[in-house]
Amino acid sequence: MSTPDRGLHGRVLDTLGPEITAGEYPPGSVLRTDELAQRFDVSRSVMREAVRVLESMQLVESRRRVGVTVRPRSAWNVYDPEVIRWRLAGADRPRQLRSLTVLRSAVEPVAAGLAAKHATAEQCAALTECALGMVANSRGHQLEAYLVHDIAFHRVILNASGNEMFARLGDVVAEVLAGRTHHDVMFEDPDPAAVTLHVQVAEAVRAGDADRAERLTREITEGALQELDILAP
Amino acid sequence: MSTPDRGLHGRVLDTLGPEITAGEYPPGSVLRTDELAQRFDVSRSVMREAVRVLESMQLVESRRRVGVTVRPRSAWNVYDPEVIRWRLAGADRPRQLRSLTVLRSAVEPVAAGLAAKHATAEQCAALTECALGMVANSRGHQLEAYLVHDIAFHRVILNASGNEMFARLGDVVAEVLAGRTHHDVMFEDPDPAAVTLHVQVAEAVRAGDADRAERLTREITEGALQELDILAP
DNA sequence: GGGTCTTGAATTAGTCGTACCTAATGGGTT
DNA sequence: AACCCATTAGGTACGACTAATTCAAGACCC
Repeated sequence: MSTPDRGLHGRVLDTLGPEITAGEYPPGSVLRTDELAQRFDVSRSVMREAVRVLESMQLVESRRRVGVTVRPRSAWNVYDPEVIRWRLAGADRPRQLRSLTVLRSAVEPVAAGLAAKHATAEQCAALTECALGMVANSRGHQLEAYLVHDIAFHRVILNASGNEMFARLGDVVAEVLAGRTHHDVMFEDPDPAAVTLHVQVAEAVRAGDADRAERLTREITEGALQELDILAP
Repeated sequence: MSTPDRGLHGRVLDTLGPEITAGEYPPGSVLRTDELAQRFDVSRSVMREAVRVLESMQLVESRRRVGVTVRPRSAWNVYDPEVIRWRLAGADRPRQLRSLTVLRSAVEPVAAGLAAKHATAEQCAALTECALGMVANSRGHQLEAYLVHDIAFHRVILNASGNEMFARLGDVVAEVLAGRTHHDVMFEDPDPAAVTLHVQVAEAVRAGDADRAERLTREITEGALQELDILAP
């Protein structure tokens, strides 16, 4: 999807990464480079490159005479998009989804407030367009079209905040929203109240009303949190 | 500091990483693996491992027949602790410090609210202890001792929130706080109002008053933001 | 003549295999 | 208990080959 071909070492990571993040190797487990190279039928050089990447993600630690040991969750670079994708694809999905939704509830309201102050005319226009798209697809089980606009909406907000750390969470929010539509329950049309809130946020940002934009966005993310509690109390 | 010896490839990263994040190579610049290997006097294998790590941080992109091209800032994994350290150490420091402080202002209040609900007795005790330590060192230019307790305080809050994404920001907050004391202006004793707020947050968490803990922490982070505006408007 | 398409040579990263070095470990000796 | 040494697995280096992609020269069509 995001990185189609990173060479052989990427192919290795595509299976080894998810295995580790899924907890198949408990913390402290030791993997031998040679064995892994054999298992994936690649040279040691390629395997070493893969290990280096896992190491930079703090998933493993490589030590002489002992091997490649799996590190505890608490050490993982949980903000690495690759790690997030792996965890979302595996058994850790519910836990990960909850963590990310809580993160959203902290970040997005503040981002919306900043967006109200910093958004350009183009960004305001894009925001309104997204909100209208959401309205247009809010009825009649057009979930996919709705999702596209929903993702775009939140992405614009995060970008318009003018903060690079917020902007970088665009992909994360996209994953969470997509996950909610695709994997979790969302058979019905989206909550009309949520749709309205998005429209109002677009208005507030356009009007430069930071407080209002923040408050309204907080209502949106609160809704997302409550949704989680309903699914898994 | 954090990773003393990662081998030769780590040595290479220690100088190449900061160079890239400092913007010494503008986006689109091409680096050749062979030239880099020569420059750092390492084998191609080692240089390749280093490039793989930079690639996983989205700092560069490696393509055949073209070389290793530097990616635009917008692509960087700005949450990677390594990248954050590099940027804080270089010319990008002010920009990075501002981004991180804004991030703090979004995350910490919510984390404090959650901490009020989830903190264990040990965590409450640690929190109170930290707050007392801050009070004890708030006068008489004992900035270092104050800093230690300040960092510990915020770390406990983030951990006690029970959210792994928040917990992982402990190091970031520590860097920001340390930076404020060491590099930026902070000749005088800390603001008494801030000290009081920390004590009150500890109380609120202990009492399980989430709203109050969140509001008070928001005051703390607002203060940090205003501090930035005073330094660089 | 201007423009497009084809082809092939040059270039650079990708992969592999081997040989050797280094350090941490664990056991055996004094 | 202190020390030493063989073992082991990662660390580094090098050389050969592969494969993809760019770029330019030449053929071709309008």
